[in-house]
Amino acid sequence: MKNIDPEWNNFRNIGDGGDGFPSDLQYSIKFHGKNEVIFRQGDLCDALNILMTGSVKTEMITENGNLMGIEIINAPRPLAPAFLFSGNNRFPVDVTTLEEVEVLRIPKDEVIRLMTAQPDFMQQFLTHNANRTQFLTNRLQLLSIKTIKGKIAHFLLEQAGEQGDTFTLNRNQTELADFFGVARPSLARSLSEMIEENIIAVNKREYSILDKRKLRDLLL
Amino acid sequence: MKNIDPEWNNFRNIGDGGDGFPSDLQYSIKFHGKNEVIFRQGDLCDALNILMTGSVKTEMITENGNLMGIEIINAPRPLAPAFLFSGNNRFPVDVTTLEEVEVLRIPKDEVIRLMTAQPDFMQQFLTHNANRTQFLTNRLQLLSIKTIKGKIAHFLLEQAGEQGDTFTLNRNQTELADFFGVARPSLARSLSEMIEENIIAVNKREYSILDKRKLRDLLL
DNA sequence: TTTAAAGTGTAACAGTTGTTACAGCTTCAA
DNA sequence: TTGAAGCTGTAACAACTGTTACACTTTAAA
Repeated sequence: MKNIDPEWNNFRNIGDGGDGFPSDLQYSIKFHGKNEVIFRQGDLCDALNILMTGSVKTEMITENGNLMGIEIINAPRPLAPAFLFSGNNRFPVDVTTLEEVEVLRIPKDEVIRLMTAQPDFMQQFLTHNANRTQFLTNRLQLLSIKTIKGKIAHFLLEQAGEQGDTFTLNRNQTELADFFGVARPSLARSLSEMIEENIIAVNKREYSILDKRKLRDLLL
Repeated sequence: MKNIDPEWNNFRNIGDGGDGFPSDLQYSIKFHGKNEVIFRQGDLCDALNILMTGSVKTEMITENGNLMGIEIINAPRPLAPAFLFSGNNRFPVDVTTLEEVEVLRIPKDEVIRLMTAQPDFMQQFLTHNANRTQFLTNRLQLLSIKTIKGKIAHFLLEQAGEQGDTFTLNRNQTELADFFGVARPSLARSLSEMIEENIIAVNKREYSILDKRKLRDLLL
């Protein structure tokens, strides 16, 4: 899930002139403090916002009031660029800063101009949105697994594919439960049972897959 | 959810020459019969496929083997265009024909050429993908609601927003259960209870909202 | 019209998850 | 070192959903 995006660092050169950007490109830069909500679910999205420095957290509020953790975004990356061109162009999630951040803002019309003038930028934009779609599809798949053990199995097998059979997560149990959209004690119970059956081993945030076959069986 | 996409009918003129398409554009057309699986989850996606006539059904097979109905697609519309540019460019879903169909296929390189040459096409492509993303976000939101009554409430309130408080669905109860990702008898039970409490009324596929306040309370 | 297939209403029961509560363990800062 | 706050393990119970089965109704084809 990391580094699937092309670099957006070239935007650091904006305004320097002679770097491929139209010299008359209109844009602005905004600064925000820590733990600030910079976009809310439903906010109008009429410009391309690129997170230049810092990190933010996007979270969707489900209609039953629960938080449903989606993603942590580190600079440099655009924020919800797909929605810039959608029919109902409003932010789908809340965006909260995790530290001090710097956001570059380019109006929609300028984005279109930039895209037609610069095919590389267009490709980058397309690829980024494609990867976002894939991310959402993946989340959808995870959520469509009904049992908690099934979610755990799906998630761990995915991690094992990228890394070895032993790996460290950057989430604690509470955050993992949120990620799965389940209650924390329920997740703990399922994990306990899987440890008891010698399918996995867990030490703090380090997870080991002991029996990949049994883990796959949990997906059935 | 209907008619959110721009028209793709202009592709009917392809090959006529003098209609804006490059005269040397490479493409091919394929025909398929009814109930044929034309793309499978995981298939490589190296061309833009546009459904020109007929209709197809996309369904995702969750890892526990259940079907999870996603969407019915009517011509003219592209099939999974976002994945053309994604890092792992593979189909996220199975695509099954509902009738005889005609599919226009344009290789990826040609799509890029077409897009830079024709800004209108680019905009159309961007908007389409943006709306797809919004669709997925909406599905994600629906799935993240835990209770069946909550899902029903969310869905009916959404319908009521677009239409009046009485409307007809194009799904039967079984398909609605698939759409929600729940068991059919469970859905029937929840509907029965909501009818019993005079929150809604149902006659075949016609649904009426009788008490919008109580319906909203189900989202809490 | 008849008949098979599809769709719907309902019930009993099993299985999984959520809720709540509490104790022990870590971590981090004063 | 010592709190205090956060994280984890666990248990009992409630709530909800899934499974299976069957009768009934509707639809569509012969």
